[in-house]
Amino acid sequence: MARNHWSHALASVVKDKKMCVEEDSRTVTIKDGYPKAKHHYLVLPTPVQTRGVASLDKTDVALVQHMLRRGEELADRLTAKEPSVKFHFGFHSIPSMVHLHMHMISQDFDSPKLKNKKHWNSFTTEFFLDAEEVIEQLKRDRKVTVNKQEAEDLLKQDLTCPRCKAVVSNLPRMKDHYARCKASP
DNA sequence: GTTCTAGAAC
DNA sequence: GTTCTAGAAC
Repeated sequence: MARNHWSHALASVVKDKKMCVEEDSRTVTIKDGYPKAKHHYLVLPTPVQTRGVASLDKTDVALVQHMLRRGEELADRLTAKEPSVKFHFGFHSIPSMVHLHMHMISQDFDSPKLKNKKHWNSFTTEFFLDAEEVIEQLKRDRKVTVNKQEAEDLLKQDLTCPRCKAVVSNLPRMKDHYARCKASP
């Protein structure tokens, strides 16, 4: 795909210092341009790498651990200001943007940019691969296994509340339900 | 990834 | 009649 295609946009975002929340010698953290929750960030290796989670192998364990640590440090600072916020860290099984990036997203999913079933399912089903589990899988199996058909099916599945597992008929109703659901995940 | 919008669902 | 989803985008 051409380098100016939308799927390559993260490369220019990380070069824009205004978009960067923080960086160190190996990673950069940016705000997601279309946040799907109140707090939604991306941690990328620098220089950027054109590959997805399924391409990771055992030699990437240290990098993913470092990306996760950077995310957790930022999360700790945000949580100190707002103790009720919970974050998840992880990768989309089939990313749309070509550059390797780890999502760090608060679990409120309270955002006008979260608009459709694919958005919901990409963060609330196993399509979202927890970063700790990715690290463990790399150590154990040397790679991360992604079944493309299973992943695509997860994006199309019925809207399900990640807390109480209720199936809800449409997205506005799901958002309303989730905002009030008190069940533990 | 997003925007736009036709037509399905209600 | 309005809400909502899902597929095209040259």
